[in-house]
Amino acid sequence: MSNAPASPFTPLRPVSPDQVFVDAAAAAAARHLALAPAASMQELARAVGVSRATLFRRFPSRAALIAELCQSAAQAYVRAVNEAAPHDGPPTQALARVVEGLGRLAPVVGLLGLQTLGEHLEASLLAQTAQAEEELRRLVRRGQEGGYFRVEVDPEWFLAMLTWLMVGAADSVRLGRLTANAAHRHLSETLAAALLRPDELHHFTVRTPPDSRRR
Amino acid sequence: MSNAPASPFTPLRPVSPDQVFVDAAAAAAARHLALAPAASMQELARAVGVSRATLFRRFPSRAALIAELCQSAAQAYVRAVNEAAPHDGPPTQALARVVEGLGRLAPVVGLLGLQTLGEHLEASLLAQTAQAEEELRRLVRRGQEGGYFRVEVDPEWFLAMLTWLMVGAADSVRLGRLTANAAHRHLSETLAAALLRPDELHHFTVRTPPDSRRR
DNA sequence: CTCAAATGAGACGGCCACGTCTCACGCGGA
DNA sequence: TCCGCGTGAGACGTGGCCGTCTCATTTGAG
Repeated sequence: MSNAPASPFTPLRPVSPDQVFVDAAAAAAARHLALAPAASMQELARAVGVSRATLFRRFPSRAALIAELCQSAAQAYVRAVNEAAPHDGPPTQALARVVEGLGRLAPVVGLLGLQTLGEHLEASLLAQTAQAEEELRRLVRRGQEGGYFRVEVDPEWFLAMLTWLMVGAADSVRLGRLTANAAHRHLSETLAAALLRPDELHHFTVRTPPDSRRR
Repeated sequence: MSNAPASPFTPLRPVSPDQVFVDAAAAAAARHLALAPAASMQELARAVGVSRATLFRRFPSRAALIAELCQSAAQAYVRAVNEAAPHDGPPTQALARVVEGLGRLAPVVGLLGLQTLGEHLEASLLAQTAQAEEELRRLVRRGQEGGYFRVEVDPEWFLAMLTWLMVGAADSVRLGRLTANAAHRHLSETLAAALLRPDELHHFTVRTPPDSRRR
């Protein structure tokens, strides 16, 4: 099983599917399942480029397949949040790191979050994602108490924005309505505009890809 | 088949399901289908409070059921956009009307948009939704050219935000993480913050429900 | 009360996907 | 060359859901 079949250099450097899923097969299945949530094993097999029998050899059952993909996605989410270290440093920069990290994840995980998901996670991993979410809520409160973030934004709403705008960004890219770079930039700027107090906006910077500067 | 089983006065006055769906049965089916996209007819029937046979008498087939719900949701969407008259008056106020109207729709339509949807719409209705989207894009461009909206926001991204934040708002309410009022207010303010130039923000007002004033 | 229409309960056939199994083929190493 | 391993193709049983049908019961209007 080869590595990423074609991974040209993308200026935005989204995480490659292989950094999220253990397998090229898992990655392909996830990609197809994201845009066809009710796909049959037959269909998934074709998407992976393998026969149905081999797909069953790799994943004992359809439920196992879904479960593994959800596991991988959740692990990647937790890892991204932890690596962003939302509790460290100035809230504005911490926010930028979080958005950057999760934004890179969006194209890969994206619509997968729409699967039932929660039901398929081990308890331990579920606890880890809950803890990651709690860390993000704490970041919001920390920024508010420090006077950086708008106090009227409920941390819960921040989580909702983060989740669904990631989905929206991934979906826009999939439909060809936005480029990956544009989607990522818009995601970042929208979250910044929603959360930051207006006078803090100019302190918010993300690593913007070189080819898509403002306008 | 009674009317809305219990429709207490809600301060936010979201549109009642009966303003969107032709039936109480359709409304109940839509509600259940939104959070269980793969629900069986048996399950749907229980959600509607009717036997499976009766459900089949009301909807000739499962596909017909899905199609009707999508039709209704799309019609409500088109109607809401038209009533908001995005082409009239100052862009900032037009935006407020759009967000207000669609925000009221979110709890009802909400997750239904996640269904395959597009495949189940008649061509004429599909054209109407496309036209509604085009009107919204025009509103964005109009606001940008008039100096009200931030020029770096792609109209396409505005549509994505609108769609997915509506879904996120509906989902947050469903999970009990936000009240309907809070979700609606956050939706409005996030879209305003994302789209309006900072110096225009104070001109943006939505009809805020009386019980949830700022903080 | 009477009767017609609607409903619930359940059976039935058909279909499709799942999951298991067998077998033939190809490929690589000894 | 021979052998072992993985794969593809396909058959097969099973189960669930769909859609249709029948029939007993209920509901509501006159």
